[in-house]
Amino acid sequence: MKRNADQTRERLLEAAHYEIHRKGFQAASLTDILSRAGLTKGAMYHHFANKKALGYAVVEERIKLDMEEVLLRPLKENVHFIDGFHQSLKDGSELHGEDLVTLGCPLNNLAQEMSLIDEGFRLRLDAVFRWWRDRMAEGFRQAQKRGEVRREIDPEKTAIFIQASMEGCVSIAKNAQSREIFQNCLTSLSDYLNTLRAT
Amino acid sequence: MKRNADQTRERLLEAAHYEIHRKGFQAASLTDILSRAGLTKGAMYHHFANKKALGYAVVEERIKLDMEEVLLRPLKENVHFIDGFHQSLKDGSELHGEDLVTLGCPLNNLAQEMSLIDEGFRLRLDAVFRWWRDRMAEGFRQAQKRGEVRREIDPEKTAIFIQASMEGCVSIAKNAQSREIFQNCLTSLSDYLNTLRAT
Amino acid sequence: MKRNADQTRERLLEAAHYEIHRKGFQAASLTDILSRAGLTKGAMYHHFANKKALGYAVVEERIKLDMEEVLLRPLKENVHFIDGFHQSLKDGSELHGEDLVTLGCPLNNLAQEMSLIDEGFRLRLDAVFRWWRDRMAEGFRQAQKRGEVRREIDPEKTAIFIQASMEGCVSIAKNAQSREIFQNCLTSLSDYLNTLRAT
Amino acid sequence: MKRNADQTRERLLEAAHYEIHRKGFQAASLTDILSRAGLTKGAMYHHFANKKALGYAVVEERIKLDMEEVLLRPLKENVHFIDGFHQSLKDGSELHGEDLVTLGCPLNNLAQEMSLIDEGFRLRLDAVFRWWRDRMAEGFRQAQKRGEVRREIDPEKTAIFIQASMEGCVSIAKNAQSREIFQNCLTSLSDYLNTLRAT
DNA sequence: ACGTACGGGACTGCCCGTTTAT
DNA sequence: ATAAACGGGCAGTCCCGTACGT
Repeated sequence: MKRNADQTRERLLEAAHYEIHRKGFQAASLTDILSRAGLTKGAMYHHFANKKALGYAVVEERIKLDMEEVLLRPLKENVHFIDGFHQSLKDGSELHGEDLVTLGCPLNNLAQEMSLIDEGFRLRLDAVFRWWRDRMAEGFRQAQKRGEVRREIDPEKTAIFIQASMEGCVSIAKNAQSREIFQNCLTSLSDYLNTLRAT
Repeated sequence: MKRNADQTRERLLEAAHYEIHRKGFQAASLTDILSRAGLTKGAMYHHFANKKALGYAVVEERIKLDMEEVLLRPLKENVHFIDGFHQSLKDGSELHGEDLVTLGCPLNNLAQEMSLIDEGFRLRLDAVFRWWRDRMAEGFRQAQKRGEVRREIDPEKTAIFIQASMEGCVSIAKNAQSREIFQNCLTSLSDYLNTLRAT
Repeated sequence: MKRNADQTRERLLEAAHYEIHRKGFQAASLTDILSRAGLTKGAMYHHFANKKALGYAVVEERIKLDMEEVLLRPLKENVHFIDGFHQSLKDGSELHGEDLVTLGCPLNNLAQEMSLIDEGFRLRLDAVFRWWRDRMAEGFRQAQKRGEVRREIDPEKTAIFIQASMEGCVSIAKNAQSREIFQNCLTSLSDYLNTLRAT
Repeated sequence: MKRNADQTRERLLEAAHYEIHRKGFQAASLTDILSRAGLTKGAMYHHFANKKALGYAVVEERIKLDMEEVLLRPLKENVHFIDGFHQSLKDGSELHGEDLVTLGCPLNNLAQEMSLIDEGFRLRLDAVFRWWRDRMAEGFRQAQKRGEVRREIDPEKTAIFIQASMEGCVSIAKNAQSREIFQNCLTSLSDYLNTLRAT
């Protein structure tokens, strides 16, 4: 048996991410996470101070990367910003739609469950939300400069609203466990995006 | 004493609602709920089969009523639908904004936490969501007939999107614990609503 | 299932006594004690604050009684004190000899293991030792008055020495796991006792 | 560097002896022993197979030597056996009395704690006990030949009883944490020894 | 209709001994 | 010989639910 510390850590994060995404942080038992990772308490205790520290690491090292992947497209500069956004939504829906509808968004799930109970989670999750909003707002600003998006819209406010709508769509669809509702919600979101185009 | 029994039940629901709203269903301990209600286990298990049954009752008898209150305005017929909606958002923000930002939406909080874990919660919460969407969609249909809203929009899809956006705004604001973000998000939502007006 | 609190407590003490006598306090796991008692953590936690409190109770409510039983004989007044003592040693050896040799004396075992580590154990165990010594010294004093025992011996010192010898015999025999050594040691002790007779 | 390796081993034994004497074998943690020795796990596992092997070595290479030191006097042949014994008790009490009362006898402590749980300890400890008894019995035999001790006493049985009494005195005194009790017990033991003198 | 003592169960955190890589 | 990494087991905690009184 090879003892690779980094690999062990990764396996822990992976298993924790999996269980937390499905059951939430509180309902995800260490026992389940550990048995999924094929490890024991000793390994876990060596790499993380406690369950919360493991949860924090999942946010910072896994969920954040998940979000980055999803959000690359609309920022490509050689394509019209709004078109890129449409494509990004379509891609996201096709690639991750199944999980999003059945399990919800890892980021938002955790935020809803934990941000009121634990400030450590709230801050880390908020950092990801803010990073995402800032990237989006910057995209809008660039697009305004290129004349692709209407000048009068406020990039920050618009970014917030889009973020809220996206998370909202996933939330509502997840609770309904309905792919149809998810698609309908995204369609309306696309309609909204079109209202932002420069005329 | 029939009256006393009913009162006891109400106090239980009230206390449970309070604790669940603040800590989530799982983290809300029966002990805390009971001590808040000034009652003991015996009373609780006389009125409810178990903790989950109490939670279900909170959804059906409290949270649903909360939502009804909030959503009366846009359905008043003597006022333009979109204007009514704007006013409703403004009123809701002023009346419940503080709690929405600090604690989040009771309905959405529970949905995020419990719908994946417990089907009983999911169905009851989804019923409230659907009821809300249906009222909204019906409002749009009526408004279309009155010529207040553009004919080409789909009432159901639009209702879904608005619902998603509203919940999303609360979610994002809650995680940021920022009233400013909440207001900015609502502003953008209002802007969106205006794009639905018949020209 | 009858829930009898006192009975539950007794079962806990019984099982704890059994396990502690065999493995010592530290090596006796709560899990084993509980499974032997046919109970779970909840029952234990309800009756005792923690493992130590259970151990204390075993000392005060079980081991002390064990000792009392063993030490009745030499105090009967209608028989010569030294003769009674001989008989008591013989009886004790016959009744409890097996366990004493294989498992040792519950009182002394615990004293050796715990008195240095935990003051709470030391004080409770010392109380039993003192109680035992005082009874014995008193017996000697009475016997002196009756002219059965030599006047010049010091009752307290003699009691200490006899107590030490008895515990020592059990200790040595236990470590050798030898009934023969136990008997030989008791024989010498009897010889010593005879040197105390009034001439 | 052969010398260094030996030194390391000695430091390990020394530190282990110290910790085990104070806390018992089970409660003595390797971590504490190692930090006291100024060494690390690796060093320990280079010299000993595991914690138990270290404990065994402490018995065989340290505790046994401790006992030898204490028991030299009564075997000197140019002095009356009983007188030598008295002197030995007095010396032992003066030299090691403090530690004996506060910490107990290393040999007996370990025996009480471990002999029931681990046969390896029991055998090694018993070997020391037997060696000690055999030397004492031999001393009695020689003394009988020299006419210093009564002919009718059984050297083996008497050795057992004295051993038991000595360990018993230390045990009782340790649990009482009382030097006075220790002295009183030894005084009675001395009285007993005098009954063995040849008349 | 409600209070209270009691009991079952699950989970985290902790510590310790040990092994592997270096 | 070191130190990082790992396996395992146990105590303590907390919470839900039940059984009785009253």
